[in-house]
Amino acid sequence: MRSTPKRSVFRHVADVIRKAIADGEYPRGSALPKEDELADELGVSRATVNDAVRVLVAEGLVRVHRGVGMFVTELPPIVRNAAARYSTDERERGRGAFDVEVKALGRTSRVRVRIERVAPPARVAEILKVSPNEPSTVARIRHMGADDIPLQVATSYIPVEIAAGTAIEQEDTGPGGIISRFAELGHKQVRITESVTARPPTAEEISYLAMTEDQRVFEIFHTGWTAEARAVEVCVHVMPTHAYVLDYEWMTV
Amino acid sequence: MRSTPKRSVFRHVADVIRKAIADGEYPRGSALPKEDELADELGVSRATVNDAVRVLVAEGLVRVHRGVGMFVTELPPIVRNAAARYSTDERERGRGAFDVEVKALGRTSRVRVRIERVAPPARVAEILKVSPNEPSTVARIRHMGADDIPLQVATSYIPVEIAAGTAIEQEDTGPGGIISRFAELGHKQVRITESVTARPPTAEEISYLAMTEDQRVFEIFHTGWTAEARAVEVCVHVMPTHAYVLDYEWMTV
DNA sequence: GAGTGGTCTAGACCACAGA
DNA sequence: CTGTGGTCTAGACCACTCG
Repeated sequence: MRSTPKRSVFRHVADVIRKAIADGEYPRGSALPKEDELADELGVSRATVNDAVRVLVAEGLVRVHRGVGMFVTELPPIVRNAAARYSTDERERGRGAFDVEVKALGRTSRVRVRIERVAPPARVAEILKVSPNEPSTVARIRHMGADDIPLQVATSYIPVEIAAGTAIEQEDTGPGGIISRFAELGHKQVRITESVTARPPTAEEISYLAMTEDQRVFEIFHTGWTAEARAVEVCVHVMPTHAYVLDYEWMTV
Repeated sequence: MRSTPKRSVFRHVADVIRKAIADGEYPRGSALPKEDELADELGVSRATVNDAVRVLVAEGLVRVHRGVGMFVTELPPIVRNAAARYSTDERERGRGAFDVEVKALGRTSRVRVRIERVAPPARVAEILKVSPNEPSTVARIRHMGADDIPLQVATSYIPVEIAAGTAIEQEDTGPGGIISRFAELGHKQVRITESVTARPPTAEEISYLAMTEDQRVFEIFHTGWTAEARAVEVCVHVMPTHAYVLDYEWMTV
């Protein structure tokens, strides 16, 4: 094949399918031909088609229902605006930031909240200056999605000392959300830091977020600081990289 | 094998090698055994070992020199602090932010700068409000690395109208860097926005950054805004996800 | 040319979903 | 039970590096 200069066959097959999707031949949500058919059409073995599909799945462009078929991913990326999420202004307009982001895609947000008292991960314990060996934090574990598509798991850790008996321990944190509660409790968050990495998902995340091992998640390590430079909340956000664009904004000093 | 509940063999092999690396059996920079040897030792086919290695390479944990061997990646991730990079404070201390970040790893930074007048990409043209069809911008293309390890390609686009004949068109932009030149020219950047995605590298990036198709890059779309809300600089940063941690910081409003 | 990794095929078997 | 994708093997061939 003169048209494949140095590119391996399976990557070429991936290119062909990717282009067909981009050209609208297979619209969002539609099924791709079976592996056997693609193998025949393209004159390669099924194993090679499988390799090609693995590439597309890793990119988040294709989703596979084992035993059923292969489908084009239905959802475009969500834009997460970090600064706006925490601005007092936006928050007071009503629902949460995630809800707004999902609505922007014409979908309905689904959020499931679980609250526990837990021993925090070592890194969290260190930042919050609490014990990693006792249930020294309240964890708010949120599973978020658009309709039936899981999109994010976010776990907030708050020192029990601060959260005990307050609305922070309730599912519904009330108007203005958790940030407003912190302010009322004398722990107004004035400075935010976030640390972003891209890494393979854990087994748990693969299951919750309907991912494969070849895909990647953003892990956002979010910390809220008071004027006294005390860390009062750490939130770990995990979401598929292919489902998100992360926006940041700040003023220069 | 009772020890592999549902996990496929090649992922299990990847786990074994990953653990051996984590345990220090193969230190940073050292060679792994040949695929044949690993296949023999573990009682699997070479193709399966190859699949496993592909997983580790995608994670950035292993690097392959074709025809030579497989090696453990030598460099831990670099921390890029977005806010500090652009704070007047830090910049005036001397060398650039990248230099500081690389020194933190005990390495020497290498930067190669190329300056051209180019027609900007459509998205850049739109933000800067210049023509995408003429050489309406000065492009500062920087290839950065630590010693001989390539780490980042950053391309700044500045409207010719602003940059023409100034130090911005020079390789060495002088004390305080390009940001100081903008200020002197009456285009002080007071607000920064960054948009982060993780995506497969382009063919060019694979070559420049010594990557494989299965790895991912962060693409940071950086824009500098003046007090008059005019975008005066767009910089596109591209770096391997496994080589970077992205830090952000801002004050709540 | 020898050695190493990268890919491909054919065929086989397994896992999972749905009729 | 059938059909779909996921993986594995053995063997083959190719590409790249180094001596």
